[in-house]
Amino acid sequence: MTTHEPQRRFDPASYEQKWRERWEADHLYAADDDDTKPKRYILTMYPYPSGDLHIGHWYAMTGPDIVARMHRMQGDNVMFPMGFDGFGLPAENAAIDRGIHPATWTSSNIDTMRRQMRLMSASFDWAREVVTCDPEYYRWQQWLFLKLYEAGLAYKAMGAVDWCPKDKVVLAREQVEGTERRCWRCGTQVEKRDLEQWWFRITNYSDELLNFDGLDYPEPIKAMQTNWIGRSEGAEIDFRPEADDVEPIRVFTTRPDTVFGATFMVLAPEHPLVATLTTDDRRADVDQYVAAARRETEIERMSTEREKTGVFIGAYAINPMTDERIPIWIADYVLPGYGTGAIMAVPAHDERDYEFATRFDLPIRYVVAPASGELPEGAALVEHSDDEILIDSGEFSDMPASEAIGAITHALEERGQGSIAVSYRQRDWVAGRQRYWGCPIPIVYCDEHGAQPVPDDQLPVVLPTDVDFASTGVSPLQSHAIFLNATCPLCGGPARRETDTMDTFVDSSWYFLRFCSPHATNVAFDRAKVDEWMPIHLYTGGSEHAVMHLMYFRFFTKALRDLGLLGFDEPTLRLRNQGQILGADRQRMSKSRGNVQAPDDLVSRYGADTVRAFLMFIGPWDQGGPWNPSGIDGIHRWLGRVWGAAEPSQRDLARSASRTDVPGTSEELDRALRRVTHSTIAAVGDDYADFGFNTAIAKLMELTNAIIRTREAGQASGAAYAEAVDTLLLLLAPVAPHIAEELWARRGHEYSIHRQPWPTADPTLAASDTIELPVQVDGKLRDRLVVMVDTSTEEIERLALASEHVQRYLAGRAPMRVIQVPGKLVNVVTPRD
RNA sequence: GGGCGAGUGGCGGAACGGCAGACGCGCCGGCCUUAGGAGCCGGUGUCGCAAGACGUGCGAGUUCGAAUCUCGCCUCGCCCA
Repeated sequence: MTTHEPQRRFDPASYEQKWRERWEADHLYAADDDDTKPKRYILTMYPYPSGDLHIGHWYAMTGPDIVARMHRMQGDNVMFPMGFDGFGLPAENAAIDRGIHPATWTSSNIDTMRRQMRLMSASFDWAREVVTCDPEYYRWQQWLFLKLYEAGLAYKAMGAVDWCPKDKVVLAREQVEGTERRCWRCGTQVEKRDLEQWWFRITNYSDELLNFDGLDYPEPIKAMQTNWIGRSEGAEIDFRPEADDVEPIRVFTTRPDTVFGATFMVLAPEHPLVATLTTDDRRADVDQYVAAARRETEIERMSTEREKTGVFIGAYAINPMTDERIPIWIADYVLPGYGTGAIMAVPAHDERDYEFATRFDLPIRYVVAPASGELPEGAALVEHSDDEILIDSGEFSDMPASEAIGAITHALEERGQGSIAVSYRQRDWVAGRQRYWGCPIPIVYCDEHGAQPVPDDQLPVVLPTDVDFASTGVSPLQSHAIFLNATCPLCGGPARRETDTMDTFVDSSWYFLRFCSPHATNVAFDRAKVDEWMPIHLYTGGSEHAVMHLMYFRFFTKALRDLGLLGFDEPTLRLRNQGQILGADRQRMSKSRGNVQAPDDLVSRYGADTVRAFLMFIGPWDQGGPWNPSGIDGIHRWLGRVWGAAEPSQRDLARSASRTDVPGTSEELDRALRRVTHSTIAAVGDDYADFGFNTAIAKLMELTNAIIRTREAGQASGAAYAEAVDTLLLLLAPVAPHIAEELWARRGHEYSIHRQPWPTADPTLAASDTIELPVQVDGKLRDRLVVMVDTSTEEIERLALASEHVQRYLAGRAPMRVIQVPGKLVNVVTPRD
């Protein structure tokens, strides 16, 4: 013993920091573009720099980190980059509330979060860090915007948009949440406004976005995107007004087969034909109703709870199939932005139309019936059956409804009054935001030449830093004379600069491309490198982005492909969503609720490894759950036992020598340990790859227990023991990188464990030579047999029937049959009484 | 109202249609310790002294066998109206 004897106690604080610094100095996790190993791009959604990294971030990021680390050990060239979603409203609000400049606020938050992330020891390649509010980044975003603009995929137009009165900003439809229609960031109820806005033509891609072939996405995400896009097939039908010289009223319907039942029409009060069609005697009522409807919110109008309202406008249209004149009404339940803003009302087969018809005493005509002929009384028939047929529909009567859809659409087409049509719920993406802290839209307005793109050589349009934040919430860009003052690229005359900035979801729509060549100065991304790395092999993040980021980044990829900038169709082939870690109060963690759990205290008490492993152990990764730190001691104790397995203390060894109760010869004990070792290798690798971190850790615990049991039986010196400990450390390395590295070094192995090859399982060693077979009688467990694996089924049946427990239940009868599942069980079936 | 998902010990959770409750927490008993929010050993679904019986939200069904598959219902969560 010398005074230099190393610390043998399990004390994470004594080595975690040391290894973090060494790994960083060695660039252990750098992805080398020129490395010839198979490239694997693993990405987790970069965070918004809110200023603190909470336990939820650790939870979200540790999962993909484990997978990245395993793939690195398995011989892949892994790129696992990280960056920051630097633009956004909270920075601007901090500026307004506290007088801190958004740039200062953001960069100091990024510093804090970067430090906190390093504590976590996720294997990020920090050399590739991207920060979206850096002009080096948004310069290329402006360039991409202009490419989309030239291609007509970004455009400016009037439109009814959702406006958040608190943030004083427009929102995309996707960013308005719930029935209450609240702003996704601040929760304020939004308003509808007609404004001239920048849009992205995402609806050009609606059909393609519905195609998930070859994509390994969670089913709920596919369902949410599919529902959001809301494709419905049907027909557009033109109804001619009775009045001359008025254009036809076009409606969209998914049920053109019910046109014989259209007994009136309803237009949205905002419909452009309302003014022309209204007769003089009805004008006063109509004007009054239109004005009232305008004051209502969309949610009020769509409510199915309240009684239907509406007014007759005095005009009639002709039903193109029955040639009957049917009255035209306006009602607020028909929305101007949905379909064509007008409907053919078929009260017999639509609940809202039925309600309206009963209220205003309009005719109800059933035109579809089940084959049984039963029609409801006092209700609309909307239930569908496979055998429903048309009734009271002229030449189409008795035709199956499914057939009539096509036939009637065709008949309308021949009259020039209809055609097959597809309608989508999805709207274009509102791209501009009336706020300062975002990427400026690179457009100037010339009195002479209108909107003009800023030429390439003038990019980036840099956000000015010398701005005054008014408490009114109006963007300071609107009063910044130097910024506003621009030159028309066409005529050189004076022009005014666009003051809208881009939605921050634009920033995250291409950041994954930038990671492939993060420092490129002359291109947005290096095509050759993108082709090598993309698509992302594994993307992880929260499912709350289902119809926002996760749809936008697919759209961008497809749009850039069509611009010739990319050679693939989808940003990622595989997506996984982590569950949410809720506060102890089962609410979402947020500063305002005061339920945020910071990992820092836990890390200083237990070390980063324990916190990582604990988070991965609490349950299935995609499930999440309320934060409850009870149980973390169990993980800490386990890592302590791992330590004891590799670095046994004098006390451990003394106890081992005294144990005599563990049975078996030393060969048998060695074989048993190797069996556990090799079956664990196979199981843990599969679990990690499949995001089964909780079960992987459980198996590592079992291996640890097996190792300690073996040592206590006095078998700590053999090759099987050393193999088991080394394997445990290698399998543990992705979850608990520090302790694995420390013990690896103490065992005299080569640095770094994170560069060692992943262990391979030997199936012959993993296999057992005996098995325990449960024996059931009529499906109920009655006995167990221990037999050699190669025992014949005849022998097993003989042994099972010989069992006294089985005999008792057979009660002297002969078994009716005996079912054997090889290697699994025996079931003796008794005769039925 | 529609769509999707989930319901298993005191708790977190395991379980290709085949031994329900792996692994851990907590708890109980013991050992060790000046001490312990440390360590170690044993026990722990429920009822029962036991043999055993009963047990995966409720009710049916399929099957030799169901936590797992099917149908109906209840509760909770998410998304959409």
